[in-house]
Amino acid sequence: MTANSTTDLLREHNLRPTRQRMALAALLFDGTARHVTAESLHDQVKDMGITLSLATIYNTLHQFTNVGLLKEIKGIGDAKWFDTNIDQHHHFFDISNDHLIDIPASSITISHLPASPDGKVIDGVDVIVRLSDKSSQKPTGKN
Amino acid sequence: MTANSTTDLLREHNLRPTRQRMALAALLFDGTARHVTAESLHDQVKDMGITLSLATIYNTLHQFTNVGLLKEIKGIGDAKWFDTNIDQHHHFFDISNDHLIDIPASSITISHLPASPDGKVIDGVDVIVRLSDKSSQKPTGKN
DNA sequence: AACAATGTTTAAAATCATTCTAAACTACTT
DNA sequence: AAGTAGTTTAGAATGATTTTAAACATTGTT
Repeated sequence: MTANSTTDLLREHNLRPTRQRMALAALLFDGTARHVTAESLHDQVKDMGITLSLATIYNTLHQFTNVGLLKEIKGIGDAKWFDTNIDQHHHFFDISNDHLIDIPASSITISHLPASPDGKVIDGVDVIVRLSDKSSQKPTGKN
Repeated sequence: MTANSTTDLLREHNLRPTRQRMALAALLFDGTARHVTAESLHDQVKDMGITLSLATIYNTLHQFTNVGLLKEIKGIGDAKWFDTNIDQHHHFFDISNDHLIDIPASSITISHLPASPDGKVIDGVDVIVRLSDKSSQKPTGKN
C-alpha cells in the first residue's frame, strides 16, 4: 500500500493521517489477512524501528474497528484480537502456537439452529474450531 | 444435593471435602445448568452468609474444571465463565444482559467444515450465537 | 485422642491486559 | 502565523486473575 493510498484510506474514514495511524495502517492493510493483538502489533512496529505508545495502539485499533476497517475477535487466548478480514467469517485457532486461520463463512454450513428466545434476534454467530497437533491428541475422545 | 452426596462427589474426584468446597459444590451441582464467573459465584456465596476468599473461588473453579466437574467457557464478556453442563455443547449469549443459554451440540448441525491444516486435528468446536433485543437491531444487516 | 504430613485457604502483593487522565503535541482551517 | 480541535503519550487506574507465603484444616498413623 502506497503512502498516498494509506492517506486516502484514513481520510475516507474521517481519520487524520497522523504519523502513528499511517504506520499502523500501512502495516495492517497490505491486502493480506492479518490477526493481531495490541501487544503483537506493538512488537511489530517496534521491530520496524518505530516507537508508538501502547495506548496509541489500543486507540488506533479501536478507531479502525469503529470505522469498519478491522473486526474484533474475542474468545481467543487471553487478549483481544483484531482481524483485517472484515467479512463475516469464522476461525481455526491453533492452540499449540496461538495461530489464527480464517474460515470463510461460506465454507461452513450451520443448520438446525434452535429458535431464538422470545423478543431476541440473532446478532451473529461465531465459530471457533480449535486445532491441536496430531501427536498431542487427548487420551479420551470426550471434549 | 445432600451433604453426604456432596462429600462423595468430592471424594470421587480426589478432592478433600473442605468447608469451602462443600459450599461451592452444593451450590453448583444441584442438577440444574449453571453459568458462573468467579465474581458472580463469590457474590452468591456472600449472599448465603458464607465468607470465602476470591482466591479460593478461583482455586476451586479450576480444580472442579480439572477433574471434569465444570467446563470453562471463553469469549463471553470480559471474564471467564464456568458451566456445570460438561457435555459438548454450544451457547446463546444475550449481549443485552450477559446471560448464557446452553444449546445442546445435537441441536446444531455443522457441515462442510474445511479440512484441518496438515498435522493438525480438531480439538473441539465452539459456537456462540449472540442474541440482542429485537428492538435494538443494528441498522445494517451486515455483521 | 494426639501427631505429623500433606493438602487447603487466605490476605495481600503481583501480574497482565486494557482503559483513563491530563498534559504535551500535531494537523487542519483561517 | 495563529487558533482550535483532534491526537498522542506517560503514567496512573482498573479489573480479572494468579502468585506467595503463612496460617489452618484434614487425613492417616500411632
